Amino acid sequence: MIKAIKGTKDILPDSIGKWKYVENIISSVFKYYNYSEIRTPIFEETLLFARGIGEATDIVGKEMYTFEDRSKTSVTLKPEMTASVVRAFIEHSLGKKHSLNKLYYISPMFRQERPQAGRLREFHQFGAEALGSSSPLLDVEMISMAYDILSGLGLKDLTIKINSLGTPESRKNYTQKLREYLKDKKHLLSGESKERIDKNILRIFDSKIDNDIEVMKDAPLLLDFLDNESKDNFEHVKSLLTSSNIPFEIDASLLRGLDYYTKTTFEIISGKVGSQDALCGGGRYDLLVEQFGGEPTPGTGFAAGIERILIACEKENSFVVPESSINLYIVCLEKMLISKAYELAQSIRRNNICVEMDYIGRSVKAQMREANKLNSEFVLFFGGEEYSEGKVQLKNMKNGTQELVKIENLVNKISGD
RNA sequence: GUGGGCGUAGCUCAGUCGGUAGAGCAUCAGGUUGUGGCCCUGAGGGUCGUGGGUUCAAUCCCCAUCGCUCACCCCA
Repeated sequence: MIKAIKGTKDILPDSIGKWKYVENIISSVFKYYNYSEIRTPIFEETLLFARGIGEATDIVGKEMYTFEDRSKTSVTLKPEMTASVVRAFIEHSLGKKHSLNKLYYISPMFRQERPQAGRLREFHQFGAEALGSSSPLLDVEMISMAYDILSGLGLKDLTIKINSLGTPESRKNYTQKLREYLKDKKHLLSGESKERIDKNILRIFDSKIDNDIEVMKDAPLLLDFLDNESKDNFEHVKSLLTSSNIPFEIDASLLRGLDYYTKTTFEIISGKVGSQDALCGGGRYDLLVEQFGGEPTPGTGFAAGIERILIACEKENSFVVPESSINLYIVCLEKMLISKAYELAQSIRRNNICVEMDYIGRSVKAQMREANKLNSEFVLFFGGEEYSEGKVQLKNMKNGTQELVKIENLVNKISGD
């Protein structure tokens, strides 16, 4: 039997309701903030992600779905969206059309990692990018939109963490200081942390090993080494969040794993979804556009994982999808009449009325049970003497009442007189 | 890439201290002639993940393999 590829999931009719529910909230929140939707291809030239996300990152180093197409071009299924949006922004000169571009997306993404709870190889993200302003208003807007969507879905167990990574120069400055600090303490660190000194020194702050935590307790902090611009941005973001009543925590160990981030970054985690607890992450990327050869354009954005959010919603029982229903079920009383019943169904459907009937010759009882299961508003009994007189019995399933209706009056009756 | 758990009907699971299997839900048919939701009756549906080994005999023991799952890493 051929099965879906590891780490991919079918979204079956049972669960499509909650996906639509979530997607509706997402796009309505973006609409209130006046973000426009953008869709980009599912795959791009590999170079785009390699350069944008960073050669040394895990995503580029070991997680991308990369292959050569028939013309020997290396292409990659998108592992995230920011690089693609920036590419489209430059390619279509969006910066010339509007000085500020506020964009959002909902799209599948692909990363070849080992699947686990809240982590798939094909997963769905929504997110936003604002290109053309370095204003902290937009950093706050990102956090605010993400928070509005998550709370709009009824989630309560959320923590917003913010940090600032500064500019590349201030970060470089800082890591130098950190390296000096660790020079004579190296022997106290765990093996893993030792390796990180060269690989990704900031990650040592993430260690859960007691000795490492002890060593890092007195280490210099990046936040104390920020350049003035980054510091201003961060301070402004904090005060705007406070005045917008958005609760947040400062987390100096919050590091985003993509190279393009500068200044303020943030993450929203859920206490309900297991070890992959980041529902959403984002931050500012003021240098990415020019890095790709565009006019220098500051940007900020975020992305959130829909599957993780759905896990959180289920754990918190945070919303109930309204039951689906139909307007009319046609119960066919005589098998001979099934084609006539179908013609009637068709003509009623063309009046924007949702009609279902039995296609497989089930008993009347079974048809009634089906009508009930579908939450049909009305049931029409098709056949018998009434039919030969051009009438049918129409039953209201809510209150059980039934009346004889002329076939030509059905549409009016059903659409509520 | 590394480690743990699991793999029995469509779904959720039970079970056999080794003698080829069951429940609930779902599906279908019925509970008097053309009528639902509750309830009742019945039916269909499984080579017990796959391959090999031990044994008179394995779904249950052993080995391998595949798949799923959780965790590390990292990320949404």
